[in-house]
This record gives sequence, structure tokens and C-alpha cells, in this order.
Amino acid sequence: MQLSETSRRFILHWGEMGARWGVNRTVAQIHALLYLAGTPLPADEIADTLGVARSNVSNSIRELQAWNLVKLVHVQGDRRDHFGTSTDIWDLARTIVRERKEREIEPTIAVLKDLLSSPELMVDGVERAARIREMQVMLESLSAWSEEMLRLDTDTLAKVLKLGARVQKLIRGQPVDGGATAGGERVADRSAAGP
Amino acid sequence: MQLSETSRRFILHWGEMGARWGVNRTVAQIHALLYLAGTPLPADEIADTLGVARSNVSNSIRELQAWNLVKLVHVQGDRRDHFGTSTDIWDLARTIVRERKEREIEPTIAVLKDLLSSPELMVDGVERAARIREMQVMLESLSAWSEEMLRLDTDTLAKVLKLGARVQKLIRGQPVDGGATAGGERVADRSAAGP
DNA sequence: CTGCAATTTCTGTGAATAAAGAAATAAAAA
DNA sequence: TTTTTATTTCTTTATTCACAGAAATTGCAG
Repeated sequence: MQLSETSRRFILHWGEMGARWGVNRTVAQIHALLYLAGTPLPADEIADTLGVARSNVSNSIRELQAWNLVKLVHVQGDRRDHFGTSTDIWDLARTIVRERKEREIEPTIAVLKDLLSSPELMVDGVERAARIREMQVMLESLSAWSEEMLRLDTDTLAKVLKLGARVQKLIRGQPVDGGATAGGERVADRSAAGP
Repeated sequence: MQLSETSRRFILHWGEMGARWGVNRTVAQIHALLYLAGTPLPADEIADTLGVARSNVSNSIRELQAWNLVKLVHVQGDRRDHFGTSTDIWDLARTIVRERKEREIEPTIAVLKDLLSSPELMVDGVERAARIREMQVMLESLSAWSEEMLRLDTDTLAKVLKLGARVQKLIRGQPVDGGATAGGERVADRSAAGP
């Protein structure tokens, strides 16, 4: 496929962004290309268009499929596999958030819980244990919150975002529930956070 | 400093997580150590504790300072520089989000805007242009939303998270404003997003 | 069942990144 | 001012990662 200068720049930038967020540059570029194309593409065309090796595309596609970002599609009258991604950007965002949550946040919460249940936890003193606990509580909060957000359809999600921080006005002085607020018990000096 | 098994595991895991999100492993480990320690530490002690070169610590600290995560502190009766981080986990989360937003989201929005203002934009057809635009709109929404969230203090933020998706009930059928919802005009086939 | 086309897996190479050590600089005490 | 200690910067080495090409496998068609 022949790429316009605009498409080329878009793909290049997206590859760069991916790299900064721990995603392989080529993987990100391929996804950007499929998003822009809007229609499923065969692997060799992807390779040609981006100027990377066919095998590289194969592995990158496998990665994207593992992330549920790309699906195998068959096209009438063509033996080759075609690969496509959703053209709904909110769909894609949801998928990425969901996957990162499952692969990274949840396992981290599990590790923290494990550390907190260890019998030798207090060797370092209660303050350090409390900090590990605070981190766990925070990640749990974010996890539960994103879980709920992921269930919303695109239009509702967009509205919630638009409402933004104005939500706080609905909360002010109006307790959400009786539990302790996350990050409530702060420990240790804050000298390092000074101006 | 002597590390307990718990602390060691915490730091190792955090380094691993950092790596997955595009942060240098040592940089993440140093930050984890400072968070756990709760008190500012001199560079050589960090190097000893983590078993990395003194120069490596120097460079990593510089990086953490650039991220506004670590501050230089002076300790009475000690010539050496000490480095500390906030022990408020929500503080840290806010800082990380703010920095990533400024370094990566905002510049990306700028690039997309630039692409969209290019005279040769329509070379690829209106559908591709529309997809780039949708991405820009989404990032703008997220940016504006996070901007507002970052202003909230820890307690309010925790409450907003607890409220979670229940916010939607407040919205249902009750338009937030008159503008078009983000991601509204979907284009191209969705064949790739099948079951 | 044979042969071609498509695709994946494996392996070696090159590039980018990270880290160590050496050298240079800066700062403070004697 | 000299000496010692702390810190950074620069250079070299090592490790990791990405990628290409070759080899192997799969699957369809004749």
C-alpha cells in the first residue's frame, strides 16, 4: 500500500509512543497502519508498506492478537490471512486498558498481598509495611474503578469524562460509604516532598 | 542499608513493572527503595543497597528528579546529598500521571493537530482523516478529564473513585452539554472487531 | 500424493540501551 | 591553600532487544 506523508507521520509517531510505553515499535506501527487502513490487510502487504521483514510482521501480529487488538479475517477469493483492528478508537482504548490491567495491575496487587501476608513482614517496621499496604489499597481502588468504567459503552463513557471533576460537587459532604478512605493513614515524614 | 526479604521482593517487582511501562529498571528500583525507606538516602547508600554502580545511581536520580519524583534534601551534620520521595502514594500517582501527560499525551495531540491541518490531509480519503481526528478528540477528552482529576486532593479523589461508574446514573438522559459526543461518527467497516 | 504457496518458528546478527569504571570537577574541611 | 570527600560526566563494556533471513511447517490445489 502506498502511504501518504500524513499516514507515514502518524504511523511513525505512534511507533515512537508505543516504545515509550513499553510496546515494541514495530508492533505499534503495525497497529497504527491497520487502524488507519480501516480494512484488514495481509501480512506481506504490511511488510511491504512498513518496510520490515515478513517474519517480523508475523511475530508482531501474534503479539497484537495476544493483546486482543488484532483479529484474523478471511477475505473472499484470497487464500492469504488478513488482519484487522477495530476502527473505533474508544474500543481500542478499552482493550488496551483492560489488557494492561489484567497483565500488570492485577498481578502486582497479588504480589503486594502476598508480601503483606508474609510472617516476616514487620522486620522492617510498621511504617514500611503500611506503605506497601497503601500501595495495594490504591491499586485496588484504581482496579475496581476501571473495572466499572470498562463496562460503560462509548457514549456513556464520553459523558462521564465530560462531567469530569464536577462529580466532586455531587460528593461534597455527602459520604459515599462508611469505609476508610484510601491513602488515609499517612506515615513517615514528608520532608522530601517540600518545594 | 540492610533489606528484608519483603523489601527486596517489593523493589524487584517494582523494577520489573517499571520496565514494562518504559521506565528504566534501576530507576524504578531506586524509587521503590526511597518510597519504602520513607526517609531520604545518600547516593552511595542507594548504590550499596541495590548493588549497582555509584554512577548509575547518579544518573538514575537525575532522571527521577526530572520526573519530579525525587527531591534533594540536606541532612544536618552530613555533607552528602540525600534524596527522598513522597511517602504519599496518591501524591506519587498524581505526579506520574501529570508528567506522562505533559511529556507524551500533549505532544501527541499537537502532532495529530498538525497532521489534521496539513493541506494534503485528504490524499488518503476522508475516512482516514476522520480516524486521525477521532484519536485526537479522544486524547483531548482524556487530557481535559485528567487535568480536572489532578486538581483534586487525595480524599476527594478517593471518593470520586469509590463512586465509580455509578456516576452514569446521574447522567442518564440528562445531557451534559450540547456538543457532539466524542467518537460519535464511526467510519469504515467493523469486520475486524468480530467475535 | 505431489508440489506450490503461505505462514510460522528458529537462529544469528546488528543496534540500542543500560550499567560499570575511570577521570574530571566541585565543594568543604583542615 | 592544600587535602580530602563527594559528585558528576565521560568512555568503555556488557546486556538486552529488535530484526532479518533461513529453515521448517502447514495447508490447499492439482
